[in-house]
Amino acid sequence: MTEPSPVSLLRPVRSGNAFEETVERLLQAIKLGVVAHGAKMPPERELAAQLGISRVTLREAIRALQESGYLDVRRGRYGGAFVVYRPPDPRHGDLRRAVNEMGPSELDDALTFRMAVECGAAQVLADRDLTPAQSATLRRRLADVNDAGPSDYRRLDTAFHLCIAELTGSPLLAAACADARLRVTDLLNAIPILSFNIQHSAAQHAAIVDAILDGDPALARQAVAEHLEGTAALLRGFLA
Amino acid sequence: MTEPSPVSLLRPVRSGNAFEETVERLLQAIKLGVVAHGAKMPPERELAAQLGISRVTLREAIRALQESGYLDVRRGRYGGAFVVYRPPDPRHGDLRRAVNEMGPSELDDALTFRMAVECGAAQVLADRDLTPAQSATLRRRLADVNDAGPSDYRRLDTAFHLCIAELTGSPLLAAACADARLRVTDLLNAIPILSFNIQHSAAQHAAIVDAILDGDPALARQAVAEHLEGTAALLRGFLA
DNA sequence: CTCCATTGGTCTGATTCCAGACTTTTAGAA
DNA sequence: TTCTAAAAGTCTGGAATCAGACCAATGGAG
Repeated sequence: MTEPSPVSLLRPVRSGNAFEETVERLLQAIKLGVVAHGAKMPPERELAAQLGISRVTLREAIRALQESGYLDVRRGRYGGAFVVYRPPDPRHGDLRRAVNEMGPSELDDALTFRMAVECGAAQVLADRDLTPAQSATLRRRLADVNDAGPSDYRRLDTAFHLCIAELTGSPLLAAACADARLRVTDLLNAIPILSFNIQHSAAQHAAIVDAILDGDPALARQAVAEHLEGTAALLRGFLA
Repeated sequence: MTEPSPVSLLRPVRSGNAFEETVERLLQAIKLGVVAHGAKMPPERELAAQLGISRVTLREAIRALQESGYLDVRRGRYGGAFVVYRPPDPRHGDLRRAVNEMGPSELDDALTFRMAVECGAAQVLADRDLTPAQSATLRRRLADVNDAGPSDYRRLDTAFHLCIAELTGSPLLAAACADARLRVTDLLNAIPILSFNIQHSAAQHAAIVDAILDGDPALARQAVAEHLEGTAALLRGFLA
């Protein structure tokens, strides 16, 4: 018998500091467009409860984001924390810089993880009988991306991808896919949105939806794999 | 444009209490056999560092496990925390009880998550060119399970499954698979180990390994799906 | 037998994080 | 104009957690 591998199940229990974690989370929610530009974040008390932290800690995080110009906080009734941030148009060199800010191993980790969980989610969903409402939601998200203007494209693309995981009804899986997406957000945001790429993606998105609605797990998995492989190859190409 | 879904990206930042989380982790490491019966856990200082918590908190967790009879702690040089726990042989009714202790939605979540990440991992791995060493490791783990006695079966089965994720080289993916496995450990431990099931599993394990080594992602994905579907169906059948 | 490296056991002060009560501001409703 | 509800802002005391220094036991090496 061989050593059964010292499985790194003894990985960190807590990711780190609650404050920093919270800032990161909120920032990602903003960058991913979970809360759109101009929209209001949930009230502090509610948000603190959702994030499982105290209001004090949440407020520190919000203040940090306010001071960095991501949020505009207004008090009084109908007040709240409003998203002010707009993703800047990527400029030449941004992508290379973004890719290299992340180490090669970290990039590889993120891309591999994303490939696995998103393919897994698509496969699982294709294996289910979707209710008409679920099918409609999926088609709706697809249409949303296709109708999106440049400023909304990333946000709706994200919503489409996460929608697949969420429709499986598994919070764990949805969280994993959200996490996977998080880890590449900054990179995706640094890729210029070219109409050629959008059309290519649109075709792939359609293929994914078709495979899922047809109940073909193998095809769904393959469609997602091909879709993600494009991005992955592009990013890996920028590694110094 | 539809609401882009209030993606629950605003899920809890911290899983809860550091102490409880740590107890849970160590317990799973013991139940999963990451640290075998009679073996020593890493020294407190080292373990605390790995888990990213303070020694104080770790010690509280260790004491809890000691008082529950899972660990035997000895001081002095060559001392340490030794695993004393042995999984009890499952008795009739244990499985039904275990399944119903977990809510139906939680069970479904865990099974769906596991299906997605393990299929994803196998697919990713099959898409890679494995080094001879990696192929050997995979074959080794397969052989280990096949040679296992009843008392070691679960542990080596776990090692085999996790090995696939770990060979992808993605810590995130490995962690996700470990997490997925954790959530069904208690259930698996309540299933009697029957020679019929073992033989069935052995054939499926072999199919998985073959598909991976052949570099056939579609087949690998399908083989894992079939393997897990068996367990999933069995467990779902016990839902009250 | 003595020494000593390694490991668990204990203590202390600082920091983070929390729960909850209370205050202030604000925009709309009455 | 006044009142009110909903929101952010403030304060306090306590619990959880940490970092690090120090103590105590133990078993092998010399």
